[in-house]
Amino acid sequence: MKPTVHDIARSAGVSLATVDRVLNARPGVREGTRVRVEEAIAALGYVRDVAAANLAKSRVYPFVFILPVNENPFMLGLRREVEAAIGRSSTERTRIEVIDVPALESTALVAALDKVAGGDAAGVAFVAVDAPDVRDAAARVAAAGIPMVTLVSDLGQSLRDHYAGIDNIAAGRTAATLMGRFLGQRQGRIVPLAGSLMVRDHRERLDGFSEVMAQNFSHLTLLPAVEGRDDPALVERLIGETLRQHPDICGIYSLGAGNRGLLPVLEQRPLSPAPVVILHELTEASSAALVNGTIDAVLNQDAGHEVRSAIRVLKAKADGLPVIAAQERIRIDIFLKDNLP
Amino acid sequence: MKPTVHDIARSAGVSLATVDRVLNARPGVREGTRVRVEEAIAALGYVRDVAAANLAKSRVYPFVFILPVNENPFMLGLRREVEAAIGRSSTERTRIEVIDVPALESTALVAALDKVAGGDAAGVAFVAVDAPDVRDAAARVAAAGIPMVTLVSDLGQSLRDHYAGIDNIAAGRTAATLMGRFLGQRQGRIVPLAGSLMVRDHRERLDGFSEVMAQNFSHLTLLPAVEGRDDPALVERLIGETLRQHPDICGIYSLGAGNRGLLPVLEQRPLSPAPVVILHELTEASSAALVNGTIDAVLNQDAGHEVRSAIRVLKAKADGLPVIAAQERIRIDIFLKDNLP
DNA sequence: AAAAATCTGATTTACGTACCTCAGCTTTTT
DNA sequence: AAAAAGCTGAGGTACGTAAATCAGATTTTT
Repeated sequence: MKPTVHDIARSAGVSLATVDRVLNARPGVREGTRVRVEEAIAALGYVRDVAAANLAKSRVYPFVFILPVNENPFMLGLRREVEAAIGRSSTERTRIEVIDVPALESTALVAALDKVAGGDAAGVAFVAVDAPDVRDAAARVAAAGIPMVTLVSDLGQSLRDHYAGIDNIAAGRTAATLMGRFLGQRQGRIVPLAGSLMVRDHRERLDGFSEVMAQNFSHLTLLPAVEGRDDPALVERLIGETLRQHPDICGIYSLGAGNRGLLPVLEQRPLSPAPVVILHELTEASSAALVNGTIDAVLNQDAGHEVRSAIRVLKAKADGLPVIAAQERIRIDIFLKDNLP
Repeated sequence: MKPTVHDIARSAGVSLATVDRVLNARPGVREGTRVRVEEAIAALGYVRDVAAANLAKSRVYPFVFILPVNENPFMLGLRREVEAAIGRSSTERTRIEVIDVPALESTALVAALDKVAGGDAAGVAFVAVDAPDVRDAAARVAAAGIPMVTLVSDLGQSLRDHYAGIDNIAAGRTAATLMGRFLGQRQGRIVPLAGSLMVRDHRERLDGFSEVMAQNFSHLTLLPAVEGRDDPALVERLIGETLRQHPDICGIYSLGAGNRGLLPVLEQRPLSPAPVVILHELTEASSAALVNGTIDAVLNQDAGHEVRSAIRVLKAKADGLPVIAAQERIRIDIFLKDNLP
């Protein structure tokens, strides 16, 4: 039978009230008594019944999600998943507030973080912009004792409690290996298509990609990254130009959210021989392109997993509980036309 | 504010006891009253607070896991994950009993299922052997109203409530596409290495693999599967023979648990040119082989996810609650040397 | 040594649900 | 019309924890 507070009280020879004071770090317990109670807790292997405690406290976890306003499919999907989590609020005892901030911009994000730091949130999740002022704001949130996880894009270590996103360097390396292996003996140029290299996740993907390309596939030439700002029209123009300029392009790695600009170009003016194309983010469009052979592989991160993981981790941190690390690792999903969900 | 039983009682103009009778399908409520209460429940959007209910019931979920006795790394890992779940029993309100049965054999499994059908378990998870007598036993478990999920290897649809495992046909197809793409222009023979084609998951992987090979890579010749019974010594002998017999082997797909026999052969007598090797199951050995280049890709299913998912689903079924389908989909993990965990 | 401050114990209520008993009512059966 | 059966309400206790109040004990300060 699981020990309860009553067992501890009996075992330590104190009253329930004293056990409660020790457990919840309330004042009014002499040092010696506190030690006795703590020993009893350790000896009996007591663990608080979180469900009962939450019931007694009528606890809800007030969480804040700070999301960039961004109409690309991935961010829209992320937002949808946060909304789905809001829909589960009553059963999960959460109250989730969403703060919208302009994308790729730090001042609004800093303001939002400072609002959180001054508020009563039990935790905050945000898509980080990796800038010094954001790091400072994060430090203030941490100083306020509010658990904090970064979502999708990370912030230089140690400030946040957890990162709910993929390892983007590994993703870039994986894309490079797939690209190189799929190309086999073929020679030519590879063009990476990014949104903006100011964003940490894009930069890391490109770094990983470039590194493996240089190291293992030096017969292929890596062009400088095309920065399409995730803007379909701009991407379409830039990629069109690049393809005209370099007729020997044999590989395209779209590491951002520029697929809506890229896919039409590939479908309307197919190159021959077809280049190997590897994309990030599984959407209806990229899924269809996989099936019809326009593209060769899609790397993906599951926004639903990220949101659910962020909430689980925030809850655990708020309660001072450990997390199952393996469960919270966000994996890089690799999709070929054969293993689409 | 979330509505409670008190709100329903007030709204329906009945007492708490009657609400309780309706909610828990206890007798003693007139049809008309029952309808009134149900309407109030629907109108207020009441959902039972599972945590409070479990507290009141002092509920524990008695689950049974039926696991094959099998010393291969994947099954050992699966067992470890079940034990980890047992370690979390007190916080998760579960009581997990493990029943060991001989691998690949149905009579003991049938006996175990019948024991479950006659017992008081709130759910059962088992690694299915796809045989008629197992299906019959599963039907008896279902008839006893006990939620049931298959783990790792499935049983012909409709009998179980859920399957916590990967789509093995898709896994085979994925392996084939990777193999074909990695080989590029190379010609030669491909040898599949299975444990036993009597097991549904192995059979399905081979089916998916063969199909894509025939369809998209007809310049490659697929040899009949070597059945190594997941026995290292046997695998080593059979694979050695096959490689000697066919010097033009350019691809190996190990779809079972025969890696402990296969890897030593590849490492001690490297072929030249090196064949493309794709394995199932990420272990220390396969991970090391990926890093040193002996093999090219590993397909994996995460045993921890499968066990946790099985428990979540069993709990939900026991409580008559919906599951988040996307959360419970077990994904095929593809590992290259670049995205190892 | 008295007063004040601090510590501790006992007890109670609450959270939302389950489940039990008992009394009183209504309907059905004889 | 009386007896039996079925339905409903009222009220209680319980689950494990939180949190509050109050009284009594101990220590510290004056």
